[in-house]
Amino acid sequence: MPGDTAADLRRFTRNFSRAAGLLRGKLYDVDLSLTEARVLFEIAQAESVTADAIRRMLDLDKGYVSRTIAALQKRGWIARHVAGKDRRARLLTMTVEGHSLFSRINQRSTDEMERLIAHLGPAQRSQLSAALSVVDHLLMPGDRKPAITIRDHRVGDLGWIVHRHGVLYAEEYGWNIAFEGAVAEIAAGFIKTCDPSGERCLIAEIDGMIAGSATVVRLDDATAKLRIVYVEPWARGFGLGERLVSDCMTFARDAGYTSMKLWTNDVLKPARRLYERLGFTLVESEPHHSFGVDLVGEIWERGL
Amino acid sequence: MPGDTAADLRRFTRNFSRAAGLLRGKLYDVDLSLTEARVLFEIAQAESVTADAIRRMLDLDKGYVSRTIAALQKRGWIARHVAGKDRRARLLTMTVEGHSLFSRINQRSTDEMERLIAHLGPAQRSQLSAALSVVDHLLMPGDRKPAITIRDHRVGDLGWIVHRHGVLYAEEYGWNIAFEGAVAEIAAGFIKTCDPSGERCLIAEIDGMIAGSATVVRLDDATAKLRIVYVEPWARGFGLGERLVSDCMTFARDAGYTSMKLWTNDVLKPARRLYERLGFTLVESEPHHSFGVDLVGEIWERGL
DNA sequence: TCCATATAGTTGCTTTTAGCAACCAATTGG
DNA sequence: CCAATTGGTTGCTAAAAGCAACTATATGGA
Repeated sequence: MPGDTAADLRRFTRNFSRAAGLLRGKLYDVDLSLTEARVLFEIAQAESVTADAIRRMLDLDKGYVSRTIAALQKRGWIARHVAGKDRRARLLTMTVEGHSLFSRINQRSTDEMERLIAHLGPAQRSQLSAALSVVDHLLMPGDRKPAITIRDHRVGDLGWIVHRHGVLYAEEYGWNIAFEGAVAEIAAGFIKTCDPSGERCLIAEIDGMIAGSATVVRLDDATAKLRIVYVEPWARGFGLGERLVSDCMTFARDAGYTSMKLWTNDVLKPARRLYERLGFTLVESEPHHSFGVDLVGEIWERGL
Repeated sequence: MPGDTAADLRRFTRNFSRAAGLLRGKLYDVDLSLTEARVLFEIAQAESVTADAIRRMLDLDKGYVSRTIAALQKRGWIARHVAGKDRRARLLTMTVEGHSLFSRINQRSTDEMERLIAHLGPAQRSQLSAALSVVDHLLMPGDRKPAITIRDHRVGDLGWIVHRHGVLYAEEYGWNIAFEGAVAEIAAGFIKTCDPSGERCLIAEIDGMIAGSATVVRLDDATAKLRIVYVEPWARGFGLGERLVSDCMTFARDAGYTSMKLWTNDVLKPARRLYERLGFTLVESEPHHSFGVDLVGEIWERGL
């Protein structure tokens, strides 16, 4: 019972804000209030933005924003130009001094973070980065468009795939640990006998987090076999599955195979739809009892 | 190249505080300033605390704290008693109304967090919890004593173990992916043929995160074999390895084995020290080339 | 076309938040 | 037993931030 995630998050928020010094009101080097710094940040980020946009983004009173902006301008960090179109609005841009100040603040802030993680070794740092990215994604989806990459597997990926298959299929379909064992066997076999000229494991990443995978292995000289295709629930809807499988098909075609087969089960509806869409056809179907449940295994195939 | 962790942390801090609404000055349900809420929180946590302690914890002006406390008392949420010993200091305690208010605030805050994660499924939630816990541990070590538990494996654990072995041994010793394959094979075998009366996989958790594991399998009727023992770098120094292995020894003894063997490599110094400490002796040693490096394999044994 | 309404921004005024400094009262260490 | 320290209170002030009234421009119908 790992407990309630909302409560975890609340506890984390409290600890984290204390640790990261979020509640400190001043940047103690530069004479800027927190709000001034936030406004400056928005201007720096947006490159060119109106006061009202800042008001909306930071949820502040417009009078206060107006004054803050006036102060920043007076100190020479930002400039106001009347926008060509709407002569009420002023576009805010940073001056050279503003940029220099901003990068100084950035540097100082990064230094402070560096101090916070000074005691961590490189392995722990990358663990931290990964964890931050996980939290980031789960908490703020769609904040920015996700960077999708497809790459070859590397150390750790196959184990991760085994782990995720075990967990996901248990959650979604109630399969027992035998399925995880089966995937582990496939992974072990793939690592041991992988022939890069005709076999390959592709990993899809979204912003550095593994979001899915697909593997091609040799069945015989003419036939490639597609195995352990999956997409994380949080990564569905980006067309990742399609991309992974079609990349596998391209690889298989280039490797000289003339057809591709795969084994799946009838309960995996989204997967079946995917294969249908990509031109696979059901060639064989047989009931079996595996992974603690009754299933109908299916073999699908298509020419390359 | 995942880039600079300090910068990641900074970016995260900014996004997170916006998402979690940390910069909002008010609890908008109750008429409490953020500082009042923090003071109330400290009093609720500590059960009985002095104003000066709060001042130190929250790093506030003592005059301000004094006024804040007076206001909280006036509103009937806290009470001040002169402590028996020092008649200057007043111990602050919550009243019944204070507790009720506090739990209402807590509830609301948890609700808000719940809203933040409303779109997440159970798998993602546990992923989030785990990631938060990682960040928590890495950033605020020793804040509170970690809750260590040892439990049997469940779905997903073996895959996780494969993953972590692959990554850790690559990082720490430069072993290649063949090692991950070997662990995957062990995991697959364990799942397939595990006999619970004489075989077992123990998982150590620290605050719900997997921190290490150890597995006992049957070598022959008299001999148990210890396999894939590991402890996460961030979890070292808690005596976890010792606890895992000695739990395995206890299990093996109870299962009727009379001795325990294990295979390791001479480069794994901390592991060797652990086995020595627990009464194992080196019985065999042989050079081999595996996992991309030259190694000396060792078999250790002890009676049970 | 023109006017009611909305929007971007400014300014005067006020409240809230928080710190400083002087102070009182109890405590403690020579 | 008294000087220095500590826990806490209070008066005063400064900064932070919101409210409301205002100007100037823009816009969407009748």
